[in-house]
Amino acid sequence: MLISIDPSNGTPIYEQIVRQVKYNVANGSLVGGQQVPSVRDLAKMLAINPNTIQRAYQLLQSDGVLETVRGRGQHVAAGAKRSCVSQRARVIHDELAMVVEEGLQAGLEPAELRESFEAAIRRFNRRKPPGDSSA
Amino acid sequence: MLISIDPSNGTPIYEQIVRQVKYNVANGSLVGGQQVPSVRDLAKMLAINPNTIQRAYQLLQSDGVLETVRGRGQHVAAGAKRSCVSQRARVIHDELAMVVEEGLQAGLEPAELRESFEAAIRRFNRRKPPGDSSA
Amino acid sequence: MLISIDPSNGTPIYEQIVRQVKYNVANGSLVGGQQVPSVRDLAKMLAINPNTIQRAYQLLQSDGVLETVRGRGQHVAAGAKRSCVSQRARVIHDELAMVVEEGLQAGLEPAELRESFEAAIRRFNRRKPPGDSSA
Amino acid sequence: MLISIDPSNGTPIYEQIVRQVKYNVANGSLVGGQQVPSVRDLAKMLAINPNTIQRAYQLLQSDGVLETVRGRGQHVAAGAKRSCVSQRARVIHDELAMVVEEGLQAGLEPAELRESFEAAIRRFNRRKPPGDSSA
DNA sequence: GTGGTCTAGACCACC
DNA sequence: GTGGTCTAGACCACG
Repeated sequence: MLISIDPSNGTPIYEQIVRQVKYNVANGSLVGGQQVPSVRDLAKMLAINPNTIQRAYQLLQSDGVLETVRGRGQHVAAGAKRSCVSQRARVIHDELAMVVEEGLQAGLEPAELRESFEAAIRRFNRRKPPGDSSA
Repeated sequence: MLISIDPSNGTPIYEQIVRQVKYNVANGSLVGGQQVPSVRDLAKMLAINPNTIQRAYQLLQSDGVLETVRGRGQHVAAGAKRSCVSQRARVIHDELAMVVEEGLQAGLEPAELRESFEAAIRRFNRRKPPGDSSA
Repeated sequence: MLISIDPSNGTPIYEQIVRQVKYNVANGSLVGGQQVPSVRDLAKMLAINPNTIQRAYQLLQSDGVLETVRGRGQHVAAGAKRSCVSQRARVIHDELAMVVEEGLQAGLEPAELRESFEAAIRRFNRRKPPGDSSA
Repeated sequence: MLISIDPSNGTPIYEQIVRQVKYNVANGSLVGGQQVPSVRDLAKMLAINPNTIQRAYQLLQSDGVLETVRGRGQHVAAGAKRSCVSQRARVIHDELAMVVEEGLQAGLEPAELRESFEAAIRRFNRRKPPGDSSA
C-alpha cells in the first residue's frame, strides 16, 4: 500500500487519505481482510497528526471500507473492493457528463470535444500500451 | 446580464460571480466597454455582502476582464471576450483530458467512457436542439 | 431549544448533542430553516470545547438534519423533521422488538412481559395525562 | 456450555462472555458446583487473550456467579441460578419500561407500540412454537 | 462574525 | 499494543 500526502494541496489531508485508501482497495493493492497500519503508525509514517489519520479511518469505516476488530486494529472490509470500484466508476461517469455539458454550454462543438476526448485516450495508451497489465 | 447566486452551494460566492461574469462576457451578453453594476448596486441586487462583490471584481480585474475607469466604475475590458472564450475552452479541454485519464487509470474501458461521452452529448442536444442559438 | 450535557455519562458528548438536536427537531422545538447556535456560542453555553460541537454539527449535517449557509451558520434543513421523526420511530420499534425477544428467549412468559408493558404505559399516562399537550 | 464471541461486534468481549455465562447458568446449561474451563483453556478455545477471560471471570465472581475453589479452578456458585434468573428478568423488565417510555415521549401512540409488541411475540412464537422447550 | 482543518497532548476502555 | 474521545489553541477561507 502506498499513500502520499501533499499538505500544501488544497484538499484536506484526511480526504487525501480516504481517497488513496479507496483507490488502493479498488485496484487490488489492499484486499479484503488485510490489516491497514494503526492510527499511530500511519501518523508516524506520514509525519502528520494521529487525529487526522483517525478522522480518515473513521470516514472509511462509515463508508464500509474499513472495519475495526477489537483491539487488533483496522481491516479492509470484505465487500469493500466491489463497492469502491463501482463508486469510483459512477463518480467518473458523472464528472465526464458534467464537463461535456459545460463544454457544450460554453459553445464548443461536439466534434471539437470528441477530438479532445480521443486525444486523451491515445495519450494514455501511448504511456501504458494495451496488453500491459503491470498496474 | 444575469447572475444568480446559490449561497448554500459549496463553491464560494465570489467565485460564482467571477464565473458568471466571464460566462456572460464569453457569450456576448457583456460586451467590451460596457459598464457593470457598481459594487454596492450588485451587492444590493444579489442581497449579499459588498465585500464579496469587491473580491470578485478584484479577481476579474487581475484577470483582465474588467477595468476601472477613474470615477466612472467598472467596465468590461476591450479584449475580454476573446480571452474569456479561449480561457474557458482551454479549461474545459483540460478537465476533459483529466477525467478521461482518471477513468482509464481506474480501469474503465475506452468504449465505456466513449458511450458515456456520447450519451452526454445526446442528452444535451435533446434539451437544446441544434440550430437553437438562444443562449 | 434546550440541550443539556452530562460529561460524566458514558455516551460521548458529541453524541448527546446529536441526539438532543434530533430530538428537538422531531418534537418541533427546532423548525426547518431555523438557525442553531454557532459552534463557538454553543461551546460557550455548554462550557465544552468547540471541536466537540463541531463534530456533532458535522454529523448532523451528514445526516441531513443541518445545513450550513455560507458564512451565516447552521440552519435546520427543510425536510429534517419528517426524517427525524420517522427515524426515531423506527429505532424505538426495533428496540422494543429486541427487548421482547430477549425476554422471551430468557424464558419470561408473554403474559408477564405484557403486564410490564402495560404498566409502563399506565405509569406514563399518570405522569402526563391524555389531553395534555404541554410538550 | 456454549460460548460464541464476535470480536468485530461493538460490545466488549469480556462482557459478551459474562452475559453468555450468566445466560447458560440461568437456563440450566451450567448448574451449581459445576466447574468452568480454566482461564487458559477458555482463552485457547475462544482464541482470545487470557486477560480478557480473566476480566470476565472476575466480574462473574464479584456478581456471585462463580466461586474459586483453591487450586481447583472456578465453579458455578450454589445459588447462582436463582440470582441469574431474577437479575435477568429485572433487567429485561427495566429495559422494556424504558423503551416504552421513550416511545411515548417521542409521541408514538400506545396502540402503535402495543401492535409492535404483539408482533414481536408472534414472530418469536413462529420461530420457536409453544411447547418446545429445547432451549 | 461564520465554519473547516490541523496540531499537540491527554485520558480512557479494550485486548 | 489498539482505537475513541476530549481539550486547547492555532490558522485559514468566506462573508
